[in-house]
Amino acid sequence: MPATAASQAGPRGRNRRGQGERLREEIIETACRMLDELADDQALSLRAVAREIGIAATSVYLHFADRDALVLAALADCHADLTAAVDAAEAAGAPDPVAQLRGRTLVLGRWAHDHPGLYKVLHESTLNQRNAMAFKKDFAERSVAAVRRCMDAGLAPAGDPELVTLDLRAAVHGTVSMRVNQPDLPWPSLEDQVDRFLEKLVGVAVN
Amino acid sequence: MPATAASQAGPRGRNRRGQGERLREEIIETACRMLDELADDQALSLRAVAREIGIAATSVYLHFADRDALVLAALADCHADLTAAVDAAEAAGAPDPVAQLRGRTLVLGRWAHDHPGLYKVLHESTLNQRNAMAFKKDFAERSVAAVRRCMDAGLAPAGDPELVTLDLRAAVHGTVSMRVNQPDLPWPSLEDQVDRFLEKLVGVAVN
DNA sequence: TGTACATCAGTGAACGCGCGTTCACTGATGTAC
DNA sequence: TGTACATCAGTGAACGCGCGTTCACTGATGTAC
Repeated sequence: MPATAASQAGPRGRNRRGQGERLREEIIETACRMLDELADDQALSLRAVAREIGIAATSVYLHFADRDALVLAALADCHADLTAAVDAAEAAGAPDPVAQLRGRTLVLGRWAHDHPGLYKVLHESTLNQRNAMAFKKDFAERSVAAVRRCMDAGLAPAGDPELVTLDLRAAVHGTVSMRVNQPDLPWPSLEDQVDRFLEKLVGVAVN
Repeated sequence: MPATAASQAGPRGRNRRGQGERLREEIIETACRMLDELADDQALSLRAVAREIGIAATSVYLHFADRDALVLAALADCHADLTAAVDAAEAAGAPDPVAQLRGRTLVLGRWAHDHPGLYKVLHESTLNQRNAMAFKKDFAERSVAAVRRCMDAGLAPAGDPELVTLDLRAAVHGTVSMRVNQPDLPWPSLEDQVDRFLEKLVGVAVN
């Protein structure tokens, strides 16, 4: 095997000069994966992340001021991933505003189903109380915009888009949260339930 | 002060013979209070509970097999408290089935508002995944019964009570969860929102 | 082309801490005789 | 009525562990001259 160790997947060599940021990405990626498994931000230890990657615990400090900074960076990264998925689904529904809103909502549910631990940490960890998580604001605003578009197109009864969106978000978050927290109960179809919420809370016709 | 130390609120003497169960109650009570503040079951340490009460950490083992048993017992206790409050509110609404359902639902929201940490631990802690929390089942069944009564009385459109209740519970849990997890956001009235859910999801007339 | 030097990417030992749990114990109180 | 004894309620020292963080360091790689 003449290839250098650094170019292989193996036991990891140090990054080339100028490539120090790669470790940062690897740390965030690993932290996200572990957070998804743990479903609890407090349970994630900096040392466990380092161990998983195969670096010294102290190397984490090359890129993050402390444990909290690492966890927050990981969550911002995950949230960006979720946002991208939801935006893509919304775009796929164009130009029908109802299809766009439905796409957003269903993909959110699907993402939570695929990443239950991350959903929990993003929305239910005690970090929420301690830290603003400002990156969430965008998301909420885009949901309001999606509802407003349905109203503007005459596909939903006129009303306060903020209030209607809050009701829809609450309902969807609620069912997702229940499913994530008690995965062993026999839940009926999420898709059908989301459609009921869209019809009853927003007032759009889904089919 | 001629009164004996044991009879005062002071630095606590040992319980009389046959009164050993009092310490058990005190441990559970303290654990509940601390869980409400911590809003996270993993963050509660057996040693911290003992310290708070003023007993040796080992004394906890007189009543609980291990830390998990203590936490579970505390949560069962809290849940009983919640159930009692909700049942009382339901009883107060009799004989009007809509008032009963509305009473149940609003008091659940109010309890969560008063004990946000406990609500989180009961519904969102990772204990949910690891442990059945069988005592919750009753609660869900009584909610279904309350919805069914509205349907039977002709006050709500006929439908599948299980499904309708699931939608209502999801919506209410969702908004309560959002409020508990992000207490600093400017939330509109919970009461109005619950009434919208009752009208739109169950189909009852609230006023 | 050679070489001293700065920089970069990362390490390893050590710190003090709080934790869950175990063990052998203490001392007051009630009970059998 | 006295006394030995069992039981009850609770203690204190000790264990090994994993944690976050600090510190002084190492050694490869690029760069200025």
